[in-house]
Amino acid sequence: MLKRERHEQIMRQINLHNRVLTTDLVDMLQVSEDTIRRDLQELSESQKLLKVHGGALSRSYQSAYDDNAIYAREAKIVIAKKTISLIKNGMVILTGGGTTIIELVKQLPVHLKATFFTISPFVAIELAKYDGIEVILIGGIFSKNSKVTFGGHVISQLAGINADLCLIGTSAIHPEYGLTDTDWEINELKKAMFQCSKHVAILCISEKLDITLRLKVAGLENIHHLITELPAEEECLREYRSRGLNIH
Amino acid sequence: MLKRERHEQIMRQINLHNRVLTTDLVDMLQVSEDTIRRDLQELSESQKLLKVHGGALSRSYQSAYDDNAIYAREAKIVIAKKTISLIKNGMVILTGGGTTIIELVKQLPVHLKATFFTISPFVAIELAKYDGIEVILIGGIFSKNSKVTFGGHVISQLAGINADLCLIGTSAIHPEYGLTDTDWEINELKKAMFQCSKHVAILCISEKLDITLRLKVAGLENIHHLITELPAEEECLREYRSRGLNIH
DNA sequence: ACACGATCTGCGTGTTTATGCGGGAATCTG
DNA sequence: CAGATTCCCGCATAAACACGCAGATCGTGT
Repeated sequence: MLKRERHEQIMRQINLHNRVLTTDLVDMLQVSEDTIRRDLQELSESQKLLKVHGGALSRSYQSAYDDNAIYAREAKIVIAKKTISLIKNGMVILTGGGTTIIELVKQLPVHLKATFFTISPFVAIELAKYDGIEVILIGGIFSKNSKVTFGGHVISQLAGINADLCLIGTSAIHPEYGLTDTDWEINELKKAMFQCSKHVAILCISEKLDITLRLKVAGLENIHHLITELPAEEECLREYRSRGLNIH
Repeated sequence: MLKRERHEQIMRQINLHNRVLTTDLVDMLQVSEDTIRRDLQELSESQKLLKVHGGALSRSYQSAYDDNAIYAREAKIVIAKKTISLIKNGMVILTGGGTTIIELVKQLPVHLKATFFTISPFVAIELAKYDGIEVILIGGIFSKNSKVTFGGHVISQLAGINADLCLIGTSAIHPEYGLTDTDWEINELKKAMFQCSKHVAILCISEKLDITLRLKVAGLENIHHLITELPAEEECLREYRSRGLNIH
């Protein structure tokens, strides 16, 4: 068994189960523990997976609880500040939910006059602190997981909206496969949000770049702006720029 | 189960319910109490959650309302407990907003199966912590004062709802003049809510009894239950009972 | 063909980490 | 204040890990 083959096998397991145990790999690939350990070491160094005591985890799947981590918050504030340059007085803006969007709302200029449509109660509550902003909460079934409203009712209401800009956080983006996620209902929702907006901006911390999940939301051709905490000229964003996105 | 996985599971629970019990985690993750305790210890040290006796709490959203700042909280808890006797499995319930209703939601039985329509994002967020409850948030313009959705869009959606019970807090109630309030838009909203519900229950702390404000919402004949923190036989409730309300 | 270096692999050894258990302290609840 | 629960501390153990070394393999240049 060649090293490259092992690496592929390991990554296949990671993509399939989001986790893998060192001992299982020893058994599966018929090599010594040390070899597996060295493999995981290398894959970890090249950011392909997350090495932990006892095995390894998918890098995309760790997202859930990084939200409160300080470094991620810092990154999100940077993203928020960049995003503000897209927002002008008088705009009609449609937003999703998530901590990145919340952080954006907290950074908005105090005297902004705009209309915000949102599917997230948390975002609505935060937006309501600004006098100049009209907040419209789109109603529907409230998702216990994503903490946003969803379902057919939301989608049919979206059809009646014509927004200048759609701001949305994301779980995974990839130059080739575009936006992907894990929840079918939420995906349909995002598609509908994209359709009723003139421009779409994706807010995305860098660790979610170059990752794919199971379900496709939209190709990059439907997205106009990509906003990360990295400098726009960063190498790992090159692929995205060459596909026509505005990188901030 | 890898340590890191456990940490993610724990954080998922925290993000979902804002709280978690050590014993539940022991049961859920199938490890010893000490291990859970050590996990919580670590997550607490890295500021991911707030460790407390018996479990842990979310660090970020310790409820949008500050528990201790709620006026007459004890009274509202009494009201909540009385109200629960009106709620049965399978019901469709429509609620307004306000701290009294929030307190009610917090006291609901864990295994209740019901459908709740609400115009308050805060109430929706609180309701979402119950697995057995389906939460539907009615969308519309978000009022910066009352923290509920309102406007024509809300009223037209209410017309399509047929609820078993409408639960609503109040600013003022009087034996003769009925329910009164100060905000015309919110009044229209409450009228619409009453119309689409078979029964209406008013949750009301005693100091708001026998008071009138400028605008009339509804006469007592439209109300079926009056719930206060006082014993039902209290003298000052006699007038209300004689007008046909169920006093709790 | 052969020597050489680079890479890969497995083994032995000692270290670190993770976990469960017991007993006593601290805290909660009625 | 008394009983129950929860917490904390030290210890024991097994698993996982890091490191150095040596043998195997392979490609390359002479």
